[in-house]
Amino acid sequence: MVEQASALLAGLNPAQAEAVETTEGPVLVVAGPGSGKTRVLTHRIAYLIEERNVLPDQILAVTFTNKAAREMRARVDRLITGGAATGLVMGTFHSLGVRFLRQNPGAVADRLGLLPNFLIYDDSDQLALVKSAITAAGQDPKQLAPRRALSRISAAKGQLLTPSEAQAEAATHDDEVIARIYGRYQSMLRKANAVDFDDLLALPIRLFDESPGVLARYQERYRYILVDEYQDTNRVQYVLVSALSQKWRNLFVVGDPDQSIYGWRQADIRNILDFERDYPDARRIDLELNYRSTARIVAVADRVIRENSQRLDRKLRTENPEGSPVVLRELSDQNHEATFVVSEIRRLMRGQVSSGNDIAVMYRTTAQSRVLEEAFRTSDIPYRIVGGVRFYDRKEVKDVIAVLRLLHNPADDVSLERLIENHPVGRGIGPKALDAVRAWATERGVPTVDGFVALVPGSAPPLGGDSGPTVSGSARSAGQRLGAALAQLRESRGHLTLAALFDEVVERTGYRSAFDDETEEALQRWANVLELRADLERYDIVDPGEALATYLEQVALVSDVDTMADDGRGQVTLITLHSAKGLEFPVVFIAGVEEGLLPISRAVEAEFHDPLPMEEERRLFYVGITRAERLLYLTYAGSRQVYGRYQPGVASRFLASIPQDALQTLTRSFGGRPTSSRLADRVRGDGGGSGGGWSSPMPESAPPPRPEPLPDFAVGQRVFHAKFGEGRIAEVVDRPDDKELAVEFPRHGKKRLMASFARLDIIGES
DNA sequence: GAATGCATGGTTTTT
DNA sequence: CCATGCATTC
Repeated sequence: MVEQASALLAGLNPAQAEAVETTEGPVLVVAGPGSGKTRVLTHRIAYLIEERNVLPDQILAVTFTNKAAREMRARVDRLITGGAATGLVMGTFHSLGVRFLRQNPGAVADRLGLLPNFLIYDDSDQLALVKSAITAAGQDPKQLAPRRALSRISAAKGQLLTPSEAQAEAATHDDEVIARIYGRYQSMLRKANAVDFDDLLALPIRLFDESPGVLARYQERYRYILVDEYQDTNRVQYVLVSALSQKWRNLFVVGDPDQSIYGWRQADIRNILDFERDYPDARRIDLELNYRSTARIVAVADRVIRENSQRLDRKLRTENPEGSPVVLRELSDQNHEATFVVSEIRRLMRGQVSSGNDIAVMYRTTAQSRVLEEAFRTSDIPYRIVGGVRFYDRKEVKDVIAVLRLLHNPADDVSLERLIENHPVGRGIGPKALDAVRAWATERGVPTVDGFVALVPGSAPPLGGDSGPTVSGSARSAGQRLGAALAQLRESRGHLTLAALFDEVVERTGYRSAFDDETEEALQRWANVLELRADLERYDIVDPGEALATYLEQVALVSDVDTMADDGRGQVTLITLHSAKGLEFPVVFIAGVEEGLLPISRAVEAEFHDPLPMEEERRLFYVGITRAERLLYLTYAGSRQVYGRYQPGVASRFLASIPQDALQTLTRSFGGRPTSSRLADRVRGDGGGSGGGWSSPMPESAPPPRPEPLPDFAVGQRVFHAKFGEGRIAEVVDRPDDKELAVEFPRHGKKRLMASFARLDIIGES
């Protein structure tokens, strides 16, 4: 009897279908860029549910960003009959870690000493804490950079070392000092009832060790586990996944060693390279056929990555048309580079590229975004920046959130200090007064805030009968003012919506009045604060008892890519190469392809004793190249401002791997004397896209390449579009090399789309 | 204890 | 260049 092929396998190539159908046992999918791995993941989940009768809540899928999780869930929902896959657990490792901790409040309190209202400390909180830890350990924060200490601590946590284990393993005096600071840091963190990002991964493992019953429950439940971007997992994530999948062993990991770019975050490429050794019965499936990019782009990417020694030998393939050459352009400095990018984008948008959504500008360091943004701001092209300063990282926003955090978790001393330093209500309270109150509170085992509350006349002392901390004169009245404000806010917390609580906070802490002078700048900053209020309003629908907790968790875990909102105006995306992983755009610019930038100077310096950072830089370049579907531009500047000084720029060594015949080189100096014409260029000013005597970078006659073999679209089919959602094909018109479709979308009306560009998924007939 | 002015040094990438 | 941190002064 021939088994009826599932509709979920239709349109998949044999390797993709195999990855979907091999549901039992460990599977490693080595997926090259653009090889349809998201498709495989979503179809596999849908296949498990539809064809193997697996309940959605028996499936666990781990993604790299929350955005990827959201999109994947939406796609799975579309693929399965009868609506949403409720109960399907999908998220990042970190959000999963929180979930495990939240779901077991009893064991977490007993075994890990964390109360249910624990907070997640972000980067700057951690930095503040580690700084105190350095001082507390008798070191000087100026001698030992807190940043460095933090990254060493993070590395230790990433190997699941406790402070005492780190102490035992210390080989040098330096290691020993760090281990001591780590110990201080960790106990301060626990005292603040807070966790850091590393804890979100390490604490669940400790929880599982201490309470095997808890682990057994999860092992029993998650029969099928899928992990995306497996090449970027670290040791702790590996242990977590191994533990969870032990019972059923249906572990499905997808990754590409050539796209491993988080080595600095302890990502361990061996997790993927050694998978077959860890699971000898594993099936390995290679997805090598690229559907995303033109043959030229694929060839360039392949040549660039082949130079690395730390990789599996494989060759990228595509059946796509050749496409246009990759454009390489030298500009005289970073300003001209930015102007070139903007004017070239304007030119493209007058012609074949209809929307800024189809274009991304990528760069190595966030600092580069400033000049680029400036050029976009003075143009009429809409843009958005992913990365840089997050909304929640703005000072004004953090100041207000600090108060909310303190109300949620009174033990949060980092937020208390922030409140005292930045809000008017904290004026008059200096280090001496704070120390006195903290000592008083510590003695009684209560949070420091309670010490301030205890200063208020008439407040019931929490313990014993004393009259609160001994603080003198002016500091005493200031402390009383703070204590009274906090006591009142605590009262309000329970029965107000978050937006109303916000109003109360900015009023009682005097924060609002700090913006009373009506300078342009004060108004702008106050506008940012109000933006936070609008954000809080969205939580008015959440149960008031839960709203604050939910909000604070969301603030801690959202990344920039997650909030990469599309405002419908067709914005060009400005993004770091790291954040761009997993994304794709018809047109990609990579700016600053220079020595010292890409590869970054640190990798150049390390090269002599450690070649790995340089190989990671190359992979980063590879990731950038492979984001492009149709057009790729590479630019570098002959001179670039660094710390306010101009420094000569030299074309990146990575460019030497690109075959000349794949390139359209629009530069005089590349290959010869790289920077000789620098000064002359600057004086002449070759900012404009068509100025300066350069030939047109892209012939208008270039045929639009087809990124993917077109499915057989037919009138009546139900299709899914990333932006417009579900729709029905009303008309199909044959075009050379393409099809023009008229699709009826319930919410957006009828749209005419080119099949090659719209990337529609067929989700059913009629 | 707070405001002002000067020095210093920092940029890799992020959940 | 800029942000942060420290010393000086009030």
